[in-house]
Amino acid sequence: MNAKARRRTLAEAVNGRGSVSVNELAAELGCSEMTVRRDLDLLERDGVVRRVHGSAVAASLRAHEKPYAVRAFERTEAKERIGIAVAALIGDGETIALDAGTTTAEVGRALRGRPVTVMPLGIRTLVDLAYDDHVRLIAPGGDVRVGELVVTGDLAEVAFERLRFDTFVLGACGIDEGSGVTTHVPADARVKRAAVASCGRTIAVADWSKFGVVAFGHVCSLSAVDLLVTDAPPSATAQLEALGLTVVRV
Amino acid sequence: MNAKARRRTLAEAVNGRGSVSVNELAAELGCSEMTVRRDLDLLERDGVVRRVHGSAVAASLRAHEKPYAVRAFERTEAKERIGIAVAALIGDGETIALDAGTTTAEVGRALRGRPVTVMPLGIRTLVDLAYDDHVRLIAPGGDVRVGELVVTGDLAEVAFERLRFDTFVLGACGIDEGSGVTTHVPADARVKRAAVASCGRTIAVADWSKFGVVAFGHVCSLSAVDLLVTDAPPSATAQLEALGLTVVRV
DNA sequence: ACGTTCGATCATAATTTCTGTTTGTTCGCA
DNA sequence: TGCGAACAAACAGAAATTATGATCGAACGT
Repeated sequence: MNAKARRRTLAEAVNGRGSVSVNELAAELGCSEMTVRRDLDLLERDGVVRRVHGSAVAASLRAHEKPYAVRAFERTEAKERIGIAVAALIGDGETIALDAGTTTAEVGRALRGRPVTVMPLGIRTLVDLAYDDHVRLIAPGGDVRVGELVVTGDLAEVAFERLRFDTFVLGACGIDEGSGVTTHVPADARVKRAAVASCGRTIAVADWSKFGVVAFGHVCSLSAVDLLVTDAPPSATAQLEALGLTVVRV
Repeated sequence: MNAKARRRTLAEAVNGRGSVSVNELAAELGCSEMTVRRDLDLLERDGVVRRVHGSAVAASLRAHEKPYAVRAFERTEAKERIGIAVAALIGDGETIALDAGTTTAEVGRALRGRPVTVMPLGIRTLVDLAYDDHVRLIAPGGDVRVGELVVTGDLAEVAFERLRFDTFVLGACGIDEGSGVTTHVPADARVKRAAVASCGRTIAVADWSKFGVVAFGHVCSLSAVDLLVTDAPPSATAQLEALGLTVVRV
């Protein structure tokens, strides 16, 4: 399990400092340069860093959205708690549309073994739940965006025309008092908007790091959200609650 | 790699003889009973065998459709050849609907790296192609049938209303002169029929073992198929060719 | 109630994955 | 074009993972 920890340290060093040389990394981690190179190759394949001759640079220097593999390592504990809390809010027999993303993936995990109907917008969660005997799974149609493995487009919206889910679990790239819920990719925003409009209630999930962030694509205003589940402290959620939003803190 | 071989032998012994006791299997395979039990547990989880106290019985004694894990080990070499042949029939830039099944899964594998648009009806192939940079992937909507991981239902048919694929690669449980193309699950037959009707051309794939088989659900007559790719010998395909079906032998 | 089968646990064995060294090649810079 | 650093491939030893068989108390079926 040391290899994983090392790669994580490595990713943090590179993305934290922007650019670090291979021999520098090897010295810091106390391993050979060959190992660093191999690790960097792996991380590059996952889009976490970028290689240049002699060193590695952060992949997300100016990127709007960090790659999934990067986000999957961030704030994992908070996301897990949020996932469990959302699952607790969902009753047996409910039908649920589950947004794509690292936080909603935790919701999917927490729903395993529950007698519910789930349509995940992310392929990863679809596969996660595929072998579960209790969950009734519905696949969403649509274009699969590589990397994220999220479905978008016309076909994805059709599902929300045809099916009326009880609950939509909405993931967000940004939650802001003024701009409401936003996401990096406008095409995703379209699908999310269709979901919010079609589903009975919308539960938004967002860890604290999303607060005050305004991303490119606007999804909906906060008034369209019925419930926000987050790990943010009272001081951060007070403003939102003042706007009438119900907040569940984990 | 010995463990896999042993499990395969074990599966063949059980499914071949219908029922074998644990100690008998342990003696035959030259390993401990504990190992046999563990193997049987794994095979049972995959639906290959069924456990009873003291022995294992074939899971598919009277089952209409063998589980995916069983079929995946059968006639693999023929399926692979068929997959490559079908991929060769498909031009760059084409849009393809890809049926679920073990044979069509090979077609998907053979399409990796090709600049084509693919919508696989099976989740396994969807995931197989998910990390391919060249293939443009479209996910089909619909209910996910556990075990097979194939999508069915209304939503799956919607995709064929909205999108016009150049080619449908049709997998079959049975190919028969009189009954045409048949499949075990009627719900699947509905989707396949919608696909045949919507796509520009239909390429059917079927290894020799499917010949003369008539399954429960009727998909279409042979006249609806433009091309049949198979490993069957000329003697087996002569009748079909006499009916006007174009056959590609691999 | 009896003998058999089972599943959990553990120590050992087999296998896979990981890692550092070596070697020769490629790359970037002057 | 030539130099030094960075690189990739190959290999061998190390580390981690997985598979295996033995043992024992519990569960099972007759």
